[in-house]
Amino acid sequence: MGSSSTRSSRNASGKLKGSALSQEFYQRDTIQVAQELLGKVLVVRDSRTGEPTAGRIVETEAYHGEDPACHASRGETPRCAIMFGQPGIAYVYLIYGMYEMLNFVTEPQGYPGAVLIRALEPLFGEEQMRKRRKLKGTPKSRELANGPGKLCRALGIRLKHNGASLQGPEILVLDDGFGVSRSEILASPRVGISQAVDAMWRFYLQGNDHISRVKENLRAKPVAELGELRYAAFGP
DNA sequence: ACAAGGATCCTCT
DNA sequence: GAGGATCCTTGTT
Repeated sequence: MGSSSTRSSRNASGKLKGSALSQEFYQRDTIQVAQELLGKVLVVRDSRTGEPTAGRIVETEAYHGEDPACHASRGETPRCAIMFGQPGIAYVYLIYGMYEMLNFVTEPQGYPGAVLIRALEPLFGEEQMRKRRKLKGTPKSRELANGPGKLCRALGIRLKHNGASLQGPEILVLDDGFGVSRSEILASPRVGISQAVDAMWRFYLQGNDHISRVKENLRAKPVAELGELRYAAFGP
């Protein structure tokens, strides 16, 4: 119980390795994918230099077509069109005029869904992340990517990444063998939304230092105690 | 063509 | 804990 915070997240060599998640991984129930993405490694290569930065995914949120908080719930628009297409693609949009949000498209083609990536534990390229974040003083590792806007800044994710593959070359999601058991995953309400505010569709690794610090943490429960977190959680 | 608002973050009190 | 930054997307004239 609660061992995830002390377990090493780095490969012994300090290099990035692992196998890319397949399109089939993403082509499933959004809530399932959101949970299983915890512990996976996100690598982004700089558009100009090719230099990689990477981090372990420690916090996600699920958004799907029957969910009023999902951009796609009121039909296809130019912004959210990518969510109706193939799974395994990045959906990137801008919020509050300043912050990019990175999502992974889920579900079979034609049914919209996406997982918002909310926090990362930096694994590679921390110095580059510090430069991009432009924070005062000497930010701690946990401050670099503990929020959805922050992690996009740290990794250099921009609107132009909308529609990019998650199997490279610019964006790559890896399974490096870091195991996450169901008992380590907490579920809570999602952050910053005004619809379906009670649905427990935010997921994070229990005890991890790199998650976002939000009031929703207080309402978190182990996923194992919640049973099926299906779309039925939310009525007509 | 325009107005309103948003799946956020930072700084300062 | 409050307020401002900042601009794209959307729905409406």
